[in-house]
Amino acid sequence: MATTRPETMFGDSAVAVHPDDERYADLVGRKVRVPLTDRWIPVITDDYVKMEFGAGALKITPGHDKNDFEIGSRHDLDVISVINLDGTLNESAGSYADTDRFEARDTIVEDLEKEGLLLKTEPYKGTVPISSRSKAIIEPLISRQWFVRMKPLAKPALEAVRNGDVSFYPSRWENEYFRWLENIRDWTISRQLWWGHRIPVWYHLDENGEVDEGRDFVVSVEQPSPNMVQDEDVLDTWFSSWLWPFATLGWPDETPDIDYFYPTTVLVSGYDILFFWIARMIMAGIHFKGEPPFRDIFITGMVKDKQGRWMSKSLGNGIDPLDMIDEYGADAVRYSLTILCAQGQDIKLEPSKFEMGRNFANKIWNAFNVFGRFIEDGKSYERTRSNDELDLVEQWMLHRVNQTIEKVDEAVSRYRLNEALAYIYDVFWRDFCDWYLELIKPGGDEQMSDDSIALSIEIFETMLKLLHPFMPFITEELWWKTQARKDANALIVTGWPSADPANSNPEAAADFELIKDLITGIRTVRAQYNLAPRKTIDARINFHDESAESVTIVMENQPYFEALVWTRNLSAGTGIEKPSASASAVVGTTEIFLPLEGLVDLEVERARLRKDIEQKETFVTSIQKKLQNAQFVERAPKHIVEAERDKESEAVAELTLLRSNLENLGTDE
RNA sequence: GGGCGGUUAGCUCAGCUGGUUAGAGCGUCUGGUUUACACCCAGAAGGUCGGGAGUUCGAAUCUCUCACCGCCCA
Repeated sequence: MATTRPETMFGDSAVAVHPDDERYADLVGRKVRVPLTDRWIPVITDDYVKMEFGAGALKITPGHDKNDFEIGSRHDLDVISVINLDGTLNESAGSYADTDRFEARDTIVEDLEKEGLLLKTEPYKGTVPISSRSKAIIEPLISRQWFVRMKPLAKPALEAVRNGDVSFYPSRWENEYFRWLENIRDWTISRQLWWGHRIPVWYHLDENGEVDEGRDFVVSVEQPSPNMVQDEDVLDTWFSSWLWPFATLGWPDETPDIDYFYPTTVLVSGYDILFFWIARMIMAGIHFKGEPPFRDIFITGMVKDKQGRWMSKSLGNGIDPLDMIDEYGADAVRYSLTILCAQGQDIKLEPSKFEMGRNFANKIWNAFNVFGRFIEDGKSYERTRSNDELDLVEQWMLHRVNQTIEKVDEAVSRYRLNEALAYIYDVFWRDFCDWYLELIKPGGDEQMSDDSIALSIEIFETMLKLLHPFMPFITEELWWKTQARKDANALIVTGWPSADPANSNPEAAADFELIKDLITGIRTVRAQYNLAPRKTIDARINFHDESAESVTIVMENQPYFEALVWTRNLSAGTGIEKPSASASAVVGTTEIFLPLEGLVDLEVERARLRKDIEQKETFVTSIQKKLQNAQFVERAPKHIVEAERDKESEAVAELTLLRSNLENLGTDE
């Protein structure tokens, strides 16, 4: 029979074979002698034994192997301990007693050979548990341990999640939680350490000063009587930690803090301590306080290294957050970690990821300067214009920020912090900086009107509030620069913004989006012809839609075009003819003509149109395929079909326009 | 052995309860000393959403299956 640990042979208390194993059937129930001793042990059957593995017979050593211990329990086998705490063998090992376990291993093999009992030795790869601190080989030993019975604690904790009193975000973690609690084992709370809280259990001593096993122990914090000794072990650290949600608030006393803070709303934690701590806090909370300590559990992802490995001292692959904060800034670190962590997904981190946070922080700071440099110390700026009197870009910006508040609220309520932050980033950079500031900032050494400053402050402050939980430092700093404040009005104690219906203006927003599209169209053409930044151009915009409204919008907002695409003479209308020698861009069903005397390259024009036509054709084809499918029209929801029809007619109109533009260019010949 | 997560643009990743011409940052290419920002601005290129099957009028998204990578439990 094979063994990798001959020295534990003296602890064997049975030989097990598989119940279906014909080879040993006649031996079951009989006894065999443990070599080098005159001890006889039974041959038993157990499903655990693998017939094909080795001899198909397994020595059972309940005193020194976890699996064997369980088999032993099933068969009521003796548990024999043969190793002392100092690693030498004890008296159960007969003549080998007091020998170091590794020395004994060699001697035993030699002795077995002498007696002709050794069949063969061969190299074998196995797992040897090694202490990470001391590097000593760990021996499973039988010892006195204290356990907490877990089933009665687990039951209400399971119920709390099942009935929705406690919820996991993301919800998949509740499965892990259920699986663990359903198969929960009693909790060993004894730890063989020299630091920590001693287990409050006292034993009577006999006349020799040894623990008197015949007398009952006493549970007590103080020594109950002189001739007693306390258990040497200490409590598992989690045994005090699971009390954290209320012990920190003064429990077991009834304190105002407990009253106010217990239970709390959300626990933010990592899945690595789901069982160690989270589940146990719930159990302790229900047991000692009568209700779970929190309603929501937000499980975040964990930071890993670039290759997805845990960061550890031994691997040396850690990234010190303090170094990152020095290099990129605290807010940059926070931004990057938040934006990278989606739905509890782990983050594969490397320092360069913090660049996006740094860039954003830099952008925020500089954005403030655009209007901030006009703010006079101590002066308060009040907006005098009502929402209706604002410029289009201002109305649009108010609308966008307002919309963002709603989106952020919605995302945060589902603990989608990365989404929330992405919305803020987007509105700040793509809308506020790229369009709003570009259009309201004064050129040259012009002044900015107080009213414009007031509105900019208003919008900026709302965004600071939204950003504050994610980037507390830069936002707080800027908060004090936007206006003179009292100490009590720090951003950190300022209320969260709420969406204001008065700021919602979908019509103005749509109008401005039209202008954005037109400007982008003109920019594309300018870029293709490499026009110098300040080179002014003329532009004519031809609308094909029926309403004259669009024409008005463009004409009323000419300055936007002048500022961003350097138009000089801008005209808009319906039925505008294309001037000769002009470049053209088609935006939706709107044509933009840019007379570029001497610059227009017909091949560039054709190429652009062909590309647009090609894209639009694929699109139209895909929609028409859908609409020609009777099943789709019949079974899809009405509004979906309707939307597809709208898209089709619009795309067809655009396509027609693009084609006629291409035709009008003629051919090279 | 059981369970979970991942596989989407060159890279790193979003894309929620099926219906947007599939997005972002970085990188790449073309321009740029427009007095907020080059940690920047404008424009552009780039994806048969790991393979296969199924459900559905419709799948990156739901189901099954295979492959590979990673984690947890035994």
